[in-house]
Amino acid sequence: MSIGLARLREEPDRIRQGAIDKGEDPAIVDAALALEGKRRQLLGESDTLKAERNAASKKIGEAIRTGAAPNGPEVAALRRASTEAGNLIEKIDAALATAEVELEELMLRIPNPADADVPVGDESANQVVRTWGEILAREVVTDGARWSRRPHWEIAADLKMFDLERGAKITGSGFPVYTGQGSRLQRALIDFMLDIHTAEHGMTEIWPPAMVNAASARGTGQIPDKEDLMYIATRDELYLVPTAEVPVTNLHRDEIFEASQLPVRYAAYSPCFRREAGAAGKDTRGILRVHQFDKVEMVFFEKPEASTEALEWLTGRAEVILQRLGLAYRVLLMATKDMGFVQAKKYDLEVWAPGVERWLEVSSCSNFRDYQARRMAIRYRPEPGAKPELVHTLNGSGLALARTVAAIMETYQQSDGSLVVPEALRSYMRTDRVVA
RNA sequence: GGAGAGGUCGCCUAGUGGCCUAGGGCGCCGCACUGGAAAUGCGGUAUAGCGCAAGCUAUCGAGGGUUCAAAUCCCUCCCUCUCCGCCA
Repeated sequence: MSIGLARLREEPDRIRQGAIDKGEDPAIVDAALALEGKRRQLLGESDTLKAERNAASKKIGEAIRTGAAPNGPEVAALRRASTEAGNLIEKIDAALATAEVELEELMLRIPNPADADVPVGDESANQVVRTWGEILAREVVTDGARWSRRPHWEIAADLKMFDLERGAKITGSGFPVYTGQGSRLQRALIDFMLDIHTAEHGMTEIWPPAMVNAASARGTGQIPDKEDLMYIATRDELYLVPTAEVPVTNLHRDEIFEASQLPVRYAAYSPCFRREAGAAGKDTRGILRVHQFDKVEMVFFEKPEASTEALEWLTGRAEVILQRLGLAYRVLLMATKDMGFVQAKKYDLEVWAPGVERWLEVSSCSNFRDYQARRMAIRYRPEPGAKPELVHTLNGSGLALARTVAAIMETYQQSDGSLVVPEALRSYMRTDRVVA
């Protein structure tokens, strides 16, 4: 259940249109509406019968207490009435349970309607909101000499910064081994990003488990929808996290915040594991698409009225990282059919990698509004003593490492084959240059 | 992994089949008393669903079972604590 039955009843048209805009079948909305009516009817019948049964049982207790024989005719009659109600309840509850399961399945297939300012359409409707930095050309002239920027895997091989072949040997393809200064660069980036998000952006640092249980995987919607994308330890029913979003958002599952606690803003490092099923053959060179990578993720819990602005701020905090690293990037506002099922609004950050001459997605910043919060029952009390309401959740990478590393290598490579360390990372790397 | 003890309302705790519609304490909120406060007194204080409402229903770690009736009895599982074993 993600959209909320009350909202389904109140504004079916908006939800129907939202489904159409995202390329989903709007007929599901009507089917859900019909089932919801049936559910309420059955629930009413069941509740009435339960009230009758409870009253009858109570009478039996009273009768025995006031001296009636427990096996006498008076008690037997009452018992019969209660049993009859009980049998009927059993039948109605079975029908109700079926209706609820079906309804829940339908509700899970209704997407979160996109915000009004999101462009309607597929990939081609995505909007470039802004671009930052100099988009470097592959061909360069330095001191009169022509040379071409190389892709990151060639640089890494020369400077011994990662080793894909040995990664494939010890684990499998798509599991890079970072070595020497490459390994240090990983540490440096994680440290650097967390330092900025905590010290400058005021977020609370989280170091979450890399595996979660089924309830958590269900909470953020990894199962059942995206089960193919995850590595699963079946023996223990644990799931390797595809992003820190999963454990960190689940931190507050089934919890109620006080209004004074919000916003709650986390920055979390975690390794990320993705099977990338069906993606074989795409982006196979280098570290652009791997099964294990590292990422610092930002996760926000906000009051509903603050979430629109929070998404802009969140996106800006991811941009700060790219700016400090001196990497050229652009911000895309994703169109309805390209943004995902659960997002209400989403920005993608793409960094320019001049060696492969491509924009690489390094961050995806989304506002889920109350969709995710409903699924996980994450609420807050607007006023002390008031009825709890759903919070709004947001998250965004800040940033994903592998592609950022590729962009750094390709942006900062020199004609002599060495790598200049971005200024922001020098204190972390304890050097300003990586040489062979 | 083995043995034991537990899991009840925000927290602590009572509760061993029907008077539990879950009692008490702490905390919190309101009111009274006060010049103001403390202390004291009175009242309130979970979540969800359904209903115009009065109210009804569900939830005592989770799920199943026994019963007219389950916090209470039975089964399975999860978690916490103590001790032992193993271990970075």
